[in-house]
Amino acid sequence: MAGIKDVARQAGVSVGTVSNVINRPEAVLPDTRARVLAAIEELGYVRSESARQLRAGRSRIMALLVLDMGNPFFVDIARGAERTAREAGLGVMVCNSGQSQEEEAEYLGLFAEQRVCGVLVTPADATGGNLEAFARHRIPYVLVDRVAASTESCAVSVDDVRGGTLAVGHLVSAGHRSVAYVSGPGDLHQIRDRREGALAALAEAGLGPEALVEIPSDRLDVAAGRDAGARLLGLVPRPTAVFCANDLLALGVLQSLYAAGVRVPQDVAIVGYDDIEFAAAAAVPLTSVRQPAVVMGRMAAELLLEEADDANGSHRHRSVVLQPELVVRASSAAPR
Amino acid sequence: MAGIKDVARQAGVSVGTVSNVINRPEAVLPDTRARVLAAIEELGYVRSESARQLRAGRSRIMALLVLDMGNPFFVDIARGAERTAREAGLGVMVCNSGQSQEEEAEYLGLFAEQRVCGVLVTPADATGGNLEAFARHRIPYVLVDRVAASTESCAVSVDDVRGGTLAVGHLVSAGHRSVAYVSGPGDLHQIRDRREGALAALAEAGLGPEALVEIPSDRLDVAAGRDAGARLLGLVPRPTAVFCANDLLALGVLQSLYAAGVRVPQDVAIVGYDDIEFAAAAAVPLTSVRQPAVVMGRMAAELLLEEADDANGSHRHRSVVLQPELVVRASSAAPR
DNA sequence: CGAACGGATTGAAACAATTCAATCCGGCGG
DNA sequence: CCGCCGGATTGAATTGTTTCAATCCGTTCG
Repeated sequence: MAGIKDVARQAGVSVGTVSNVINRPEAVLPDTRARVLAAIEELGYVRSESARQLRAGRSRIMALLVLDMGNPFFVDIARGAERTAREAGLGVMVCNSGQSQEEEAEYLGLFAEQRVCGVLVTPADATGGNLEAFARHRIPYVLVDRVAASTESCAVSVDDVRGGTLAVGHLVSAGHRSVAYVSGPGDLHQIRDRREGALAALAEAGLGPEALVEIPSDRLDVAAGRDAGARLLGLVPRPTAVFCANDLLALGVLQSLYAAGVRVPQDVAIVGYDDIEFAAAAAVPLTSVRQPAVVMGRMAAELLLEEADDANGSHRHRSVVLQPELVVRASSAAPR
Repeated sequence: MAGIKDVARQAGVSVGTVSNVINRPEAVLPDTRARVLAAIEELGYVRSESARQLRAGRSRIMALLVLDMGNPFFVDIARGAERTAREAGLGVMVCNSGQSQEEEAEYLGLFAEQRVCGVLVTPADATGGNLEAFARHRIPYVLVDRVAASTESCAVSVDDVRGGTLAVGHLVSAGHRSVAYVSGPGDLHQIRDRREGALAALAEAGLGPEALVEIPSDRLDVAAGRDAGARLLGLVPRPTAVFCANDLLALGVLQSLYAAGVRVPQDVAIVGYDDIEFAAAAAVPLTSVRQPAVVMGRMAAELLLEEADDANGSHRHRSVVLQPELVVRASSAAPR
């Protein structure tokens, strides 16, 4: 494959001039430039990103490590991040940790080797042990959908306590007195905050924590939701409402209930979380807590760029907290 | 940041030995190895992927360029490809062309600069002009969800003509005599093949092409489906069934009809394509043509690896065609 | 007329790894 | 005792780019 030297020889100039034609064309005389461009075209020259990376010390790629791209919520985050990254001339490498700390650690190692210019990450656990280790590499990172545990990094999150309160407050005010909470892995901050918000809403209505029946789940997809739905059906007495930690779970629960002939919302009301596009198209359109996912991706990428481009050390870590919004649809209503 | 030389100095060995410790540990005496590993740990050394890439001539990243990650169908393809790639110790860089040829060209250029070891691509157009240009770089690529136009590359596809026939054959045999086809960009092969299959199914039932009413759409997402649904409502006479080029469109159409009080399937039957996870969870569970997306991703990655690892030129390009499968649910039924 | 200037171009250093021919060294056979 | 063998280690070459001090050359100013 032709290199810059071949181009230089072909055009009868030095390698420095070829480099200038590519990177600062205005600094080269028009006819020299034309000669070089002709040589580039003729030889089919493509500059090697690895060589320039080597020189620059870092790549022009931003990493995005999310829990699961099967969840449209994360796809939206990716969209937002990608847009910002491209505006800055950067590529985005999207990876799934699948909520596994081992995968997460492996990917973070990969990112360090790649000398990515930064990482946007939704940590797979609350403690963030992997990130603590990662911080040694001096590669900037921004927490996404998670509040910063320390002042070591920027973070963009949505107020999950408020989201939980919105969801369960809505159910309580519709008359429900016993609410199931289909949660996810307990080490996920989001899950805990939403529970806390739910409990706060119950407390406000004079209900104790026993009014929230937790149905744990180790994953956060539709299949896990179906499982949870089956378990919900076995509960006696059965709660009249379900708050799901995300929409995928909610859709799974909905399918389960539907299959068992339990009517939604007449028999059981459901509220999801994220307001993914498919929530509105569900069997019974899903009431959900909308998160500004695209904005979150954008902001996270912007914070990362600010930190990465910060030459004079003036960057101060910031935590941005966005507000969720309740979207009421058919799946939630008063109990019988 | 510490380099291999720093490690060598710290451990009192040469750089060659450090390299051996990392890449061929068995070729180094245990105590030397231990000393080097200690130095690596102490200095927090992380090897530079760009430097090794530069030497190796190509990166250990496989690119995947799809139309839209917002479509769960492509997410499944990505899952399959990712699994295979990781088994081979490769990373995957997932990108969206958004059906735009400009974006596609831009990304292909990026991949060439990155010297990726190969590209899995769902071309944004039928002619594949971008790929023709890309072939100059001698970077292997595999067409995904598309038959090979030439013998220049491998390809993995699903028999879309058969898929169209399955879908419309099902509708016709249920008694429908006029079917709308909510299509997508006309330069997409998949769209054309599905139409062809649809026409074949109609012909088999003695119906001419006028029985297929095309409702074109320039995108393939839920919003476009809602638009198409609105246009469908305006047709007189209104077809009694709709075949949608993918499930996102079908969900959009479903929402539109639902909002207008048109009952599915009593007034209008709907058949989608892809059988994404959300199709089963829709307002009216969607009849759809299932594509083996994960398998397609896996096979495409395998073909790519075979071509990329082929040192002695023994690789022969292959086209794999997988079979779709009709999944009947509530959204399709006999007309009134 | 010489010096200073400025724009275009050059060429070598630096980046961080891998690789391989050369070297070193201890043990063994002749 | 010498030479050879083989495994461990070394150190220099190589990869393709960017950058920057140095050079070159034509112009203008004093």
